[in-house]
Amino acid sequence: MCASRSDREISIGEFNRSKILSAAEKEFALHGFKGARVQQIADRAELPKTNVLYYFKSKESLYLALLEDILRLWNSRFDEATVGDDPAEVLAHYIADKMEISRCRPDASKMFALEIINGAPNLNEFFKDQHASWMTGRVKVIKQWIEQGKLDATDPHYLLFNIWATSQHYADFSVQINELRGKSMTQTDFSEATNNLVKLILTGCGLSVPTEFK
Amino acid sequence: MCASRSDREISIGEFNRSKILSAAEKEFALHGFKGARVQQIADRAELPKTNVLYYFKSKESLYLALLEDILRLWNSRFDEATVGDDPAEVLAHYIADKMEISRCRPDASKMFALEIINGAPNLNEFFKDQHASWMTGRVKVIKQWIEQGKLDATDPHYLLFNIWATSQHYADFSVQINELRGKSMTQTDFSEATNNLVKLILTGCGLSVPTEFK
DNA sequence: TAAATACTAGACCATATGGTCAGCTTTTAT
DNA sequence: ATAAAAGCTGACCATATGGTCTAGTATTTA
Repeated sequence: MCASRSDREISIGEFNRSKILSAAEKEFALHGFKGARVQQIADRAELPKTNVLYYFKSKESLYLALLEDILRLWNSRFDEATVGDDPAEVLAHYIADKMEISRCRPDASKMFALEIINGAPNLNEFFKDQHASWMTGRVKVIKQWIEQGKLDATDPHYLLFNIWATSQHYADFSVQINELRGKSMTQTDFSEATNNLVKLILTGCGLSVPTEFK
Repeated sequence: MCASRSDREISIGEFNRSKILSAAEKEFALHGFKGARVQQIADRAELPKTNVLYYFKSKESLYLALLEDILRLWNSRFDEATVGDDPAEVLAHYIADKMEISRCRPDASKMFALEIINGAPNLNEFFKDQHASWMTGRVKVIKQWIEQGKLDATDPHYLLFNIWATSQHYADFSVQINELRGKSMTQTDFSEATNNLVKLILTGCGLSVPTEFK
């Protein structure tokens, strides 16, 4: 049936660790840290509970390992963009990247959402500082674009919040979306939704949509 | 200090019930159904745990009572809009209504978000059907607006998802937003964010922004 | 003002939960 | 081949949790 370890490729440890991580991501995405049960993570990974605690000291350390992994997902091309770049290109790709994460890693997105709704008790100061300085840098670039008349005047914070909100919505609220559409989102649907979103955000900023998103 | 019962106005029962509901909303918004603890709800309501279970049969019935309450929040003027109405007016007010809920009832919004992320296990078929038929009706109106050339061609589903996503984000992700802005959102900030959002969505649909949102 | 009802709360209970431990088996390196 | 390292897991434990029961105290109603 599903995942199997083709001998000698990776160690048993690595194989089990990844089974556990993936099962845990699912459970934490469904129930949050407090609500998730080690036993259910074990069941999903098809391992005895003791085995889970053998690989990860505690429920908390498992959660933190996942969270760290997830935070790395957020790196994108936008991080290095400068005034010289074309805002339409940069923002369109940023939106597309975010949508791709919602499509491929919905549970990661949900886990992060739960962590934030929870009050972000496990995001350490290092991450917060890093995130805040990323924000400052990106806000600066967007402001420069505005000064150069490349972009309509708008609050860069709200612009970024809107991008995050709309793209993550497709992961976090997939249950509602599927219910209301009467069918689940295919890759084609995602691509259509991405173009739709790019058009909305870019038009709303006075930018024209790059042809590859039409 | 805080809430007190000015004698004879309401019964002790009503007073305690509302203290419990409000404490529970906070706890469920933070930790979800499985993660929330009856003892912590009781502590927050400043009542013994037994007292909570006296007013509400079980943790589940307390949760359901709240959820039912929250679903009623979603009623809005948009529900009755028809082709004859001005889409710019209707949508702008709809967005503003949603933002107002995020500002005034952030915990309700978070609880709903958690319920959906959870897979909506407590939303019964009646609600789902009702919600689905609401959607069908609204989609129809939006399509008619498009046919009449009042609105750019766009998928009505995505339009509504985008409105929900962006407005609810201000409640659900308030922790992140406050962290990144370095300060929490005042009523004035909300009003600014609302106008910003109205501009984005309406412009993105080819509508012009009603003066009251400028 | 007495009966009825609503409310309070400590003691208690069965079960669920995260986690430990000790002894076992399998895998890996020499 | 063999010893060391890595992996496995059933039995067990302390604590937390949702919930009950009972014996009372306020409050309301007739």
